[in-house]
Amino acid sequence: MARSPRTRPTLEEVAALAGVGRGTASRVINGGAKVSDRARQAVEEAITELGYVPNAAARALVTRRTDAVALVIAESEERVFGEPFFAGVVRGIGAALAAADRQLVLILADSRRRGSLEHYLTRQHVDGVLLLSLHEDDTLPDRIRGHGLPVVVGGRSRPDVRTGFVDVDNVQGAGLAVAHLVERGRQRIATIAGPPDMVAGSSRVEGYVAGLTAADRPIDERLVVRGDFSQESGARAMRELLEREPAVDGVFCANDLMAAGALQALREAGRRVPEDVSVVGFEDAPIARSTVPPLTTVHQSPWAMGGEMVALLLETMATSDPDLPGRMLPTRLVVRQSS
Amino acid sequence: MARSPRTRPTLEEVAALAGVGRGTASRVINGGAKVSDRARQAVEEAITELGYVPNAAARALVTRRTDAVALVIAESEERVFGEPFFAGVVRGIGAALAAADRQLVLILADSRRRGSLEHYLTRQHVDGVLLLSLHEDDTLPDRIRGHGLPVVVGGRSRPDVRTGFVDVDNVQGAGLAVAHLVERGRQRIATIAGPPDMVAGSSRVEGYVAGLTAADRPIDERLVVRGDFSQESGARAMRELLEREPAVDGVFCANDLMAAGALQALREAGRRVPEDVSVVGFEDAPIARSTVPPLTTVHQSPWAMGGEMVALLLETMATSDPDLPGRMLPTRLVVRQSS
DNA sequence: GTTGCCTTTGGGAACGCTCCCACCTCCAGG
DNA sequence: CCTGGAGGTGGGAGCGTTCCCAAAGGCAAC
Repeated sequence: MARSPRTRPTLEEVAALAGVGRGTASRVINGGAKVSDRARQAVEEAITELGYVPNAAARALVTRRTDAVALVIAESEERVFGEPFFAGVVRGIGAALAAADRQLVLILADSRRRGSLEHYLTRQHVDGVLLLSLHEDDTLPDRIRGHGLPVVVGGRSRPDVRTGFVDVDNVQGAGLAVAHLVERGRQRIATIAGPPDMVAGSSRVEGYVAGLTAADRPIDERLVVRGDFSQESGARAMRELLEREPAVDGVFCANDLMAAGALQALREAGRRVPEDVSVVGFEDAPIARSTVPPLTTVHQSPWAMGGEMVALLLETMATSDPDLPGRMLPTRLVVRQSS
Repeated sequence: MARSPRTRPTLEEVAALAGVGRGTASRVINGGAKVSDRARQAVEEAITELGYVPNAAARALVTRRTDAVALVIAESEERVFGEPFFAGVVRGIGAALAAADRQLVLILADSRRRGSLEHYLTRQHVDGVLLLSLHEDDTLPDRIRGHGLPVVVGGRSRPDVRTGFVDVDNVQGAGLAVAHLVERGRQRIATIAGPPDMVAGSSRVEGYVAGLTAADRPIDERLVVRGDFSQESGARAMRELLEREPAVDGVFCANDLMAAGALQALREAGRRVPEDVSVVGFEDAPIARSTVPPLTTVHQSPWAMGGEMVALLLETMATSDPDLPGRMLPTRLVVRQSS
């Protein structure tokens, strides 16, 4: 089986062993149309006999496709790796790409070497680009598209982007959370929001507002406090909220980490959860299971997001329309004991 | 700058524009030896003028090198991504590979599709393989080497592996921790160990034993308890330890998560840290800064590990000796308030 | 002025594959 | 019996590089 690693067998050798022409052998490996059963079988036997593996370079040279997709992760985001959400997205991408028989070229984009990045991102090397990044100025997607390469962005940099992205439906998710708090009979529903320059920050507030409006509740500016998605900032925001409005009895937090901080601050303030105050998070991160009490939260699936990014990219590549509309991933509420 | 994405310029076109032959243009781009300044300059101008990017496939076809390296992560390890240590290793690998102008092909090895994995891991696709995995049976490295591909494993599957790996020097690190506890005047030094089937489990016990022996302390079997690297198991082990030997006053934990569990159990048992008991962890994970009190721990650098893996792989590729000796990464003690 | 070496150059060949066209065979229909 | 189309096949051309060899040019030594 493991033949001399000297030089790998070529298609020509396979064809010779099978007693057919090179063209026929190629047909068996690819399309497979118009080949007699006898020839097909002979070629297949020769392939296993020789342990033949097609040479990707030769194939790419003639087809002008590499069957490789780049995943670019803005390195400035130290977090990206190590954060369960992004880890999940990467795994989803990996699985979807493997299923489509595509290679995943990982690029940890050092902000310093932006130049060589754009140099690399051409048809010469990959068939498409997946981009993972939270904010960033990011004219990058458009610059890459300028080279004629399809791009799909995971998460949006700005809410007005309409094409070539996959994002969680933050507005819908936040609405779910607020509706749940209303249903629990909460009267003074606050939110601990994220940074306004991130879509996950702004649009979850938007969903909070929409949710309250839908329930015919007034919007009280004093009940909206900003954090930076860290646990510490969540605790700080909660303390601020208690000070501004002691009667607060429901809190929607823009992510689970801030919710964990809020729970901590509430405990320290002597409020019982969920008896006195209901808390809902967003993300359904692993931590949501281990807070005290376990956190009710809006579930989003990173794995699905990765898969959807790949699906959209493959579609863009197939239609050669660089501007397919973006996709919103639905969320659902996971009710635990904090509400 | 962004020319018609119709077809990218070829070397031939660059040469024509520069008014030289294809050979000369190629020489400018690569080795650069024996080219007149005039020709070099003309070619370089033509390259920027045309926005020329060499076609990797054509190059790979003739040189028989792909300049790509595969990073294989055994998917069975759900943890791998999302764990800060591995995230760091991946980032280190990414940086080192980028510096060496190599592409990183990420393979999340689904255990189901092992077959297609081996099919892919040949000279046809990559020049070398980086393998990240904790235990696993793993005859895989040797099978890949059988195809004539250099392999470097991060962490060892078994302690008797001598070549082609990069690992943290667990024995040395554990020794550091124990020496520190001895120095603090601790008399009854226990350890919470990891699973014996993982090198990080067994060799850290080995270092613990060596450390005690070096300090002329006896080994007491009752002071060795096993956990599974989880926080919960650390707490359990600590309770067990307190029961077996209430006089215990020093604990070396095989990782920080278990140390965090131990701290928690000690607090619940009313022991003060570090007054009554000193606790030392291993890893210097982010959590080590946020435990109460902050954890003294053995620092290991995932980033360096990734870099060293790449360095060893590149060396292996250069010498074509498939069996370069493995490398141990030194650790150092970070003293915080738990000891 | 001739010879010979060194530097620099151009371009043919080859890498391993897919695409495509010409061709061969067979069989149904006239 | 001839014709035409469908099914199946072989192999030439070409993808964009690098490698290498032959040759051109320049200059110093004879």
